This record gives sequence, structure tokens and C-alpha cells, in this order.
Amino acid sequence: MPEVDEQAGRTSRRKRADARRNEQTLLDAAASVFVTSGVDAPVRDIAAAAGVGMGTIYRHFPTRADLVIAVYRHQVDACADAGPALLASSSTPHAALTQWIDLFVDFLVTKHGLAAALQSDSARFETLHAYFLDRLVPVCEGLLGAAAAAGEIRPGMGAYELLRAVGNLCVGADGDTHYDARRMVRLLIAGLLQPSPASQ
Amino acid sequence: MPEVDEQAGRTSRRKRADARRNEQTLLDAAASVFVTSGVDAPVRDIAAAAGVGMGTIYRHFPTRADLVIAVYRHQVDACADAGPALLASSSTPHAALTQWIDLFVDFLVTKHGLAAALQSDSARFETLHAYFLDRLVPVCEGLLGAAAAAGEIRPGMGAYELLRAVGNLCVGADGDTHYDARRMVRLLIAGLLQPSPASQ
DNA sequence: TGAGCATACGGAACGACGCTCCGATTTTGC
DNA sequence: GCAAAATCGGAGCGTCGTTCCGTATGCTCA
Repeated sequence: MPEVDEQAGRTSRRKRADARRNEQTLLDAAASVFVTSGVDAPVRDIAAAAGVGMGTIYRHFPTRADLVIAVYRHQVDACADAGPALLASSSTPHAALTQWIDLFVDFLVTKHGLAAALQSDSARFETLHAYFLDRLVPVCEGLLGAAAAAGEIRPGMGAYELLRAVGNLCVGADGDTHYDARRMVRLLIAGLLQPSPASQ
Repeated sequence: MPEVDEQAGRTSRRKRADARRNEQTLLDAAASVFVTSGVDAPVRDIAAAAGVGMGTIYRHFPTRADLVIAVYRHQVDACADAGPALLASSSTPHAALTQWIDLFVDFLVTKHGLAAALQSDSARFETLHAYFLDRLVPVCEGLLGAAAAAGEIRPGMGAYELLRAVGNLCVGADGDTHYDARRMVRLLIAGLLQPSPASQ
């Protein structure tokens, strides 16, 4: 009987040795190419960097988005896990929210082209979009809820909408010395924090 | 001697009648296709809609960005012209700034895919990016300067950075009922208005 | 009016891309 | 060892933006 599939493909039906080796080679090559050429580097380049054929890439990662997810899964998970931790360790929910958003922004900004790919309406990146949302929206919801309950931010802000806005602000943030995404995100959060500009 | 070229090609070297007719046909066709399929609709579609060949498009508009600029030039100019007018007619500079940003956001949001094209790092849209910046940055600078001089906003905000941020927030704003770009921009401006969150 | 030429036209063709397909090759269970 | 199954490599397809060039057309001047 085949062993339980432990998601990372540790041992499912005992994949062939070359298959496992190629998968790792591909992940490494993709990560390296993403750094230099951005996440939408030509698939052919990644195949060449890994020294494998096109077919090999698409068997391991049915779509381009799956490859991107596989490369960044650990970092997305780490970001998601940091949410509750920050909430527990910070003095106020809003401090936790701010720190968590900073984490998210740092992640997006350092991955050339990732933010753009996330917002791309092209059907090709649907999976990527969905994965990020699945992992991060609940975490953000928790932070927002806590901050709203504490009365620190104006209510009615949705986690999806906030993440979307932050992601948007990070598009094209590298390679442009005149645009500081972190600063713009801080501004957005600042606008969120004040109770209501017209209520006083 | 050829007459002075009045930018819109009114009369330069007396273009052939069919050429002038085609240019107008192309502008109309492009505008209509942009509405339904977005600004990055296939060039072939635009040619087909106009009933002309590919060559005709590229002779009139050397690059795709030139076509987009030609289609939206009037509206960009109108937006630029509205800046000083608002500043003169509004009660406070910050009111003028807010209204002007609203104008800009409305423009971007109603043009399917335009915001995305503007932020695209692809060299293909460089010209488009440059045109928008040339026209709008000075206007925004005037509004920001007036608001800063009146002490209504925290200083140090660059016009380019603000426009970039607003443009980014508008990416993908249509077709997503859960994301309201206008609201996010208002939040950003709210963050800009308060003097300083830590200074009091 | 019509000849001659600059100008404009159409669409085939090119290169780059994402992705699929299939014959050749390798691994594995027996 | 051997055959079946899994995997590999890269040619090939469709789409896109853009270029190129033979052909058609409007303009000018006699």
C-alpha cells in the first residue's frame, strides 16, 4: 500500500529517484531565475537553467502558477504563521497589524514582479492569487478584527480589500528609486487608524 | 513650403485623404475595442474592427502606446487642466486635491486595464507612462504644494510618488466587486491629511 | 485628362512566448 | 534480466507584437 502523501511529496507512491531529484533542481533553478529575471521569466529559461526539458517542468508543475507557489510556499506560510504570534506578543492589536503588514510588504517588494503577477487578471495566475488569499486573508481578518474590537481602527475594512490594496501598492516597487512602496503602505494604514476624519 | 505641423496632424505636408480617414477610423475603432476588451486588446482585433491591415496601424501609431495615448489624450489633458481650476474654485487646497484625485481615479477605473498598462514595467508602455507623468505630475505638484503650504497635509510627499500610488491602487479595480479602488484611495489621502500620527 | 511618382495599404512572415504531445529513455518490481 | 510503467526532452501548435515589402491609390503637373 502506498504511504500517505505528505504534500511535499516526501513519500507518496515512491516517486522515481530522478523525478524527485528533478523537482528539487527545478525549484532551485526557478528560485534563482526569479531573483534575476522576475517571476514571469520565460519558462524556457527556467528549464535551461535547471538543465531539463520543457516537458519536465510542466509535469511537475502543471501551470506556471504552481511553480511560483512551490517556490514561495515556505515564505507565505511563515508570513501567515507570524500573524497570531505578533498578535500575542505585541502591546496592541494595531501594533501587531502594522508589523504584520510590514512583513507582507517586505516579502512582496523583494520578489521581483510577484506583486504584479498577483494582481494580474490573466487566468494564468488564478491559482497563485487563490493560494495567497487562502493563506493570508484569515490571518489578516484576525488582526483587523482585534484592532477593530479594540477601537483602534475605523470599522468596515475587509481583509481581502486591505491585502489587495497593499499588494497593489507594491507593484513595480523595485527598480524605481523614486517610489517607496513601504511609505505608501504606511500612509494607507495611517488613514485606516484614525477613527473618522469627519466625525470630530 | 509645407505648412506648420499642428501636432494633431491638422495640416503638415497635406497627408493623403485615405490616410487621414484611416487615422480617424483607427482611433474610433481602438476606443471602442478598448472599452470592451481593455487597453491591451490584440492589435489584430483593432485592425479588424477598423477594417484595415496591420501595417496601417503601425504606420500611424509606431507603437501600441502611441495609439493608447492618442485615444486618451483629450481626457488626460482635461484632467490636467482641471487641477488649477479646482485650486481656484475650492475653499481649501486640500479640497481641491481631493477632488482632483477623485477625477484621476474615475478616469483610470473606467478605462479597463489602463492602470495596469501604466504600471507595466514592460518597455512597450514607456511612452504611455511618460506622457501621463509629463502632463499630470506638474499639476499634482501644484496641488500638493498649495496644501502643504496651508499646513493641511504632512510635508515631504512627492507628486510622482502619490500619482504612482493612486495609479497602483486602481489596478484591476473593475471586474472585482469586492475591491473598491476609490475607497482605498480615500484612505490613502486620509493618511496624508493627518499631520503626523506620532507627533501628538 | 492621364502619366508618373510619392505615399499609403494589406497581410504574410518573424521571433518570442506559454503550453501540449509523443517517441525515446530510464527506473523499478518481479 | 525483462517488461511495464514512469519520466524525459524538445519539436510543434496557437497567440501575440512588430516588421517588411509588393501592390494599390491618391496627388501633381503637364
